[in-house]
Amino acid sequence: MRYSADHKKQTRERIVRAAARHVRENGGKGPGIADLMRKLDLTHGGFYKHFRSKRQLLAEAIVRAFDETDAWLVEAIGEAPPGGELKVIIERYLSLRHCSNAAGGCPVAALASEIARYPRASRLEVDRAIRKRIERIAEFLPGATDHERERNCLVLFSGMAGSLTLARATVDLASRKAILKASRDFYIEAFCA
Amino acid sequence: MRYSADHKKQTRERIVRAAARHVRENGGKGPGIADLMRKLDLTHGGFYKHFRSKRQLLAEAIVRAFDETDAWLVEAIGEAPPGGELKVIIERYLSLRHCSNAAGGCPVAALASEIARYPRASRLEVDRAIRKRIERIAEFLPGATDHERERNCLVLFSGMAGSLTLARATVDLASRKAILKASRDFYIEAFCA
DNA sequence: TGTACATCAGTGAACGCGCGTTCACTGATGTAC
DNA sequence: TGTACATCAGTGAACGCGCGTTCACTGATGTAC
Repeated sequence: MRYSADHKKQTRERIVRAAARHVRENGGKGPGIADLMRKLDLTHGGFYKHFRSKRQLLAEAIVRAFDETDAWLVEAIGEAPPGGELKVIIERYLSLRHCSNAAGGCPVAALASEIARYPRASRLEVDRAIRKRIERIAEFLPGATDHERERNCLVLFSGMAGSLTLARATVDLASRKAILKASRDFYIEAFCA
Repeated sequence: MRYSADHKKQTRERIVRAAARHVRENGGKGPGIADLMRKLDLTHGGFYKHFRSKRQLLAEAIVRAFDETDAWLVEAIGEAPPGGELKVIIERYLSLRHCSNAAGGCPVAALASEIARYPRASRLEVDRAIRKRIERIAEFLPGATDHERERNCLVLFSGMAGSLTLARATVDLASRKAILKASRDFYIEAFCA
């Protein structure tokens, strides 16, 4: 059947969003195309009317995941009292909520060790996405120069991603909470003092 | 043909070692069995004379990876001047050498985000391996009580794993070095002061 | 206004490939007699 | 000591399944006349 003018765009959008969630939840090479399309009440054949390959979808999904997470962090900044932005960011990033919500959370924490094995082109895009995040958030970090603030921001985010990932790998809920709390306390002490 | 008494044990050992390297280098579900056996000058059929399933091999490979890495860290401790153990550990963990050698390096950094998606049994073993590392190394961390030193140790190792992973994801060598150096400086300042 | 044709998102069968697993077989060495 | 048989690590063909991709087809709506 024929569809309305922006129907196709909407379908494509639904596919990217679903893939961005799935890859963060399940990692690896992303969702199977048949499964993904079935969940959207479509059939697998139609996929190629929207994307050249599964690889292309995956690349777009990861960029989308960064955008979503950055927006979520910027939202936290907006809700923070002046001067308290970084504390709010750390608390949100290292929250149990974020820990339990890999599908909607930070792609660095969800995919870090796998990104290192992506093809060069994807890694370049990830590099760019990370730089964008740093540029948005570094201003709230301590440091005498831009360069120093950016370095601190990198250390903070890579460290938080590591802690969040380890918390997710942990089986026991109490241990998971303990890791999150210990890291929150440490990074707040180190960067918000 | 018939083989000598411990020939079988040696073959099994070679398989586990090769798998432990491969999974850290390439992640995912581990090496293909045919590929793995071919590299050891064997054929894939013989694999099942040593392991019930690929899954069993993977579990053993990861435990092996932890053991190797712990030994490597303990070695660093042995080479350190008294009181300088932690600094040496941080420098070794966040070295460019470790960064470039995922296959022989820490499985937490190499596999972190994937471990969270392993079956429960594997995650329990990883939990145990991490606890073992903490017990070995926490004594060199600052802190008034055992509990405090262990918490600091968790924060340090999860943070370092995150930084190492991010460095590996980065395409540009200079950026990679910059991340490593910034993290080394930060953790040494934070924990060795 | 009505009719014939073009369009194109979506359908679902089919193909090809990788890969984990199974299985009947091999053949050098150890053991029983 | 020599001979027949048992053992079992390793071999390689075959099977089954998942999954990415292709392709001929559908059918409702838009357009040309």
